[in-house]
Amino acid sequence: MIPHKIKSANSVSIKQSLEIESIDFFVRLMGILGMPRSVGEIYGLLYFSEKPLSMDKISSRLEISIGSASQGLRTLKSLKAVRSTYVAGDRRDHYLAETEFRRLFSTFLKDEIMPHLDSANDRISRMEDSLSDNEKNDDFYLIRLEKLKKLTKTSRRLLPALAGLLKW
Amino acid sequence: MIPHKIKSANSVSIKQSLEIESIDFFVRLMGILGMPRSVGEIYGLLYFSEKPLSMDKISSRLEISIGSASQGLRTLKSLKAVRSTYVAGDRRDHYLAETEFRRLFSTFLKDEIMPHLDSANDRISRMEDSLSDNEKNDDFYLIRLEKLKKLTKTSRRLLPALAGLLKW
DNA sequence: CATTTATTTCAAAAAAAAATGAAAACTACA
DNA sequence: TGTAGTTTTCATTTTTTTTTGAAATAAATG
Repeated sequence: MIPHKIKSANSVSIKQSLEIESIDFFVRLMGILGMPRSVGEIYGLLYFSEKPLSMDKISSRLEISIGSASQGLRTLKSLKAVRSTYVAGDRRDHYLAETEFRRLFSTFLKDEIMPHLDSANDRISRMEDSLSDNEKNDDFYLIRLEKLKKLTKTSRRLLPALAGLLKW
Repeated sequence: MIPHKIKSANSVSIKQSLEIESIDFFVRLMGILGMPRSVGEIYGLLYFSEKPLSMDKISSRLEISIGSASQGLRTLKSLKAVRSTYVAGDRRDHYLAETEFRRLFSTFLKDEIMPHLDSANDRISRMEDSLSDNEKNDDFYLIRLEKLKKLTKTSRRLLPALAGLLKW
């Protein structure tokens, strides 16, 4: 009889290699978006998991603390990147990856980018207020202010459109 | 006679308030792009400066070390966000902000984002290789892989187009 | 070519961000 | 209501990133 240990190690190792690549993938992707490592790890693990996973499964599988798992899941929930689901006979919450990148990206824009664009506009207004009379007649300052306005205006228009173009 | 000090303080304070808002603006904008504070400060200072500034002027004005100024200018140069210019009778390099955001953004994409997309593709290939025979017939895995491919493909197409849409 | 001035480099310090883990706060259910 | 299981919170620790500043390098000047 084949010892249980070896059998298990085998089937796990194939699975793990997909899992590891997935985690790696999302750690980097989330990194570009300024998210901490743990957030990418959790999403990467869930992305290729057919079954919903509980928090303590996530934390033990990734070898991260339950504190990190809890924080990371909160971030992912607020991005609508994971949702929790009911599992019969288990009191714990179980999590699934949301895989519609269009929606994830648009939540990200709304929560993380748009507020910056709003306050950028306030700052531009203050710049206009603080122009001295001399500067008000100086093309150098006027042109530069105009560029900033165009930049924020265009960003505000373009970024949401971008999300719409993501299929799936 | 009006004391020199007061006159000077006055004219400086108007100027400073524009400068401060500009620095604030770009510190945050660069922050979104993952750039350190000092890089935003330097660009923000140069953005509203009619005259090119030397490195030690930058470092003293911003109260940052010459090391930071040197590093920050290097980063900005590599992003083509500043260029140095000749000033007659002064041995030092003098720097000017490049204000075509379209070009800045496209350099940023090329240097900071595209390499990630390249390695993302490698990682997806490895994921395909690591699918077990079972998984190869399992729609769950195939669909999720397909989504990742679409995501990277679309990003690769869309991001450069985005840069093109930025006027100025 | 020696000296002065300007810039870069990089080890160490400081600051900022993220992870940990234990205590507190929930929650289901007996 | 009490208890055991689960999750959140948050002060502390760890890790990572950024800044500093002094030494090394480079470049101009006389």
